[in-house]
Amino acid sequence: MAKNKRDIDLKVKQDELESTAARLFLSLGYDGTSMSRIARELGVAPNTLYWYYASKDELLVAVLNRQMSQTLVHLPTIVDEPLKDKMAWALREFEQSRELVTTVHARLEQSAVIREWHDQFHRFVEAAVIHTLKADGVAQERATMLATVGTFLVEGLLAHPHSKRQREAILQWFADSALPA
Amino acid sequence: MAKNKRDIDLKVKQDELESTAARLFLSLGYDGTSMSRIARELGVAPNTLYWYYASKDELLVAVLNRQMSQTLVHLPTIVDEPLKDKMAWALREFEQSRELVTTVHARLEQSAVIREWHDQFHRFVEAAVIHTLKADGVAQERATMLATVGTFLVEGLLAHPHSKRQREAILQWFADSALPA
DNA sequence: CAGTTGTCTTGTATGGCATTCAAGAGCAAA
DNA sequence: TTTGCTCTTGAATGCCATACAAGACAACTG
Repeated sequence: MAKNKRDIDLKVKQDELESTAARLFLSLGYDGTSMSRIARELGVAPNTLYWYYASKDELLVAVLNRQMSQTLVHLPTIVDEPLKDKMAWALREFEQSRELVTTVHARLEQSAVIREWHDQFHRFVEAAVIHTLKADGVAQERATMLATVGTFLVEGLLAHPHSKRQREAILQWFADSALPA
Repeated sequence: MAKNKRDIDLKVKQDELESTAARLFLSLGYDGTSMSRIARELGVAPNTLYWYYASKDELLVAVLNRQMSQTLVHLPTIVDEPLKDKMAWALREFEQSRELVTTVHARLEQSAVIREWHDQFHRFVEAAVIHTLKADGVAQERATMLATVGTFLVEGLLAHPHSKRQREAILQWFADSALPA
């Protein structure tokens, strides 16, 4: 009982912490957000954060998982849509986390925690895309390649500013080339 | 004369500086390489570097231009090769600067100097690719879109580890889809 | 109730970082 | 010899992520 109460408090506190961290990471960037800044925003001492997370990178992973699970909630909305719409949806979903996408890539070499998260994330996404493509009659091997390409296109569009028309043209072309009528 | 002599010395010193910085950036990463470390390697005081470059980002830009001009030397080798081979060549050229590609993207938001370099770089590359595609009979608008896609694919391949087969498959598919027989 | 234990918070410190500033060294021009 | 320019430095500033040991407080135990 009491143990349970504590666990609830822990979750609540973590949630508060992660939502503040998420807000700052998204607005100021990962490098632009110091642990002290997050702590100040929460009204606690900077080192308090280290009781909850072993490092800033681990806090980032927590934030990433948070964003992810939020996105997964919206996932059922588009499972039945065509490929192009699915990609457009992914872009809209990740657009607010744009900053974090490049941050993750930049920290891959330096942080094992981030690397693990990144690899797992890609495995998940690619599996999902491959599944979709195979349902559309694409052969396994080709589907694997196309999933990678689709991922690169989404990442590229997230990393570089572009117009609606550009996005539209790229997604349309990819969908057409991937699934010839 | 004397002025000239001095200018020569300046260039020599800058070259020494940038080649050391390049070596360290490429082996330890941008974040993993401190200004002090570069200075130590050169046997000078850390703040000496600031007489030559206003900031670490400006030093990075100098290094990037260095790598670029080195690559441009090899460019004539492949101007007459087909699209797929050109992309494979670009991948080989930039592979050693892999680290720096993500670094540039990560620092885009924080550094105006980097942003300028990045934008200029993309304009240059896309213009070159568009030119090639148009020579193959692709219409302007379509060529523009394909150039962006090609860039995203190269960046994606640089950022993510992959097998020779994967690379081969992606490049082949892209070339086929871009230039239907 | 008193005492122990575990959870959470903090003060304080460390070593690193990019960068700044004012003072100097060395050499060229006047 | 003096002036001025280019280059180098010592010393400092204000950040940063993080470590450690001591404390506050509540929950559990006897």
